Amino acid sequence: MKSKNIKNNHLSFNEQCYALLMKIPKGKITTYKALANALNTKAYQAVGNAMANNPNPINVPCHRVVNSNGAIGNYAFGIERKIDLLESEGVSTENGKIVAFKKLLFTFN
DNA sequence: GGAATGACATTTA
DNA sequence: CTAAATGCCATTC
Repeated sequence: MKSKNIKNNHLSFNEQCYALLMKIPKGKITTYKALANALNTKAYQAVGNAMANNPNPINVPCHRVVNSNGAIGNYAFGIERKIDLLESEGVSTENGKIVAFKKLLFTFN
C-alpha cells in the first residue's frame, strides 16, 4: 500500500468520525450526512466506511448512526443488533425505520 | 497511480 | 410513498 507514513497530528477521517460519535448522548441518534457535515465534507459514504472498520465498537456507539431518511441503515453486527441497541436506549423503531427520527436526531451544533 | 468498493445522499420516474 | 439511477468522497487492493 502506498501509506504515506503517519506523521499527521490530525486525526484520520475515521478517527474524527469516532470522536463525534462518542459525543452523541444516549438515546439520541445522528445521520451520516450530519456527521460528514460536521467534518466539513460530503463523504457520507466514506463516513459509513469508517464505521465499517469499526476498530472499537465498545467505545464508539456506531449503532446511533442512521440514514438521513430515517432508515436504520446497516451495522457490522447486523441490522437486528443495531435496532435492538437503539430500542434499548429508548429509540423507538418501526419496520426498520426510526420513529420520530427528526426529534431524536442529534446535530453537532 | 488507478480501479473498485461501500454501514450513503439526492433526484427523477 | 416506493423504486431505480446517478453522483460523491475517502479508503483499500
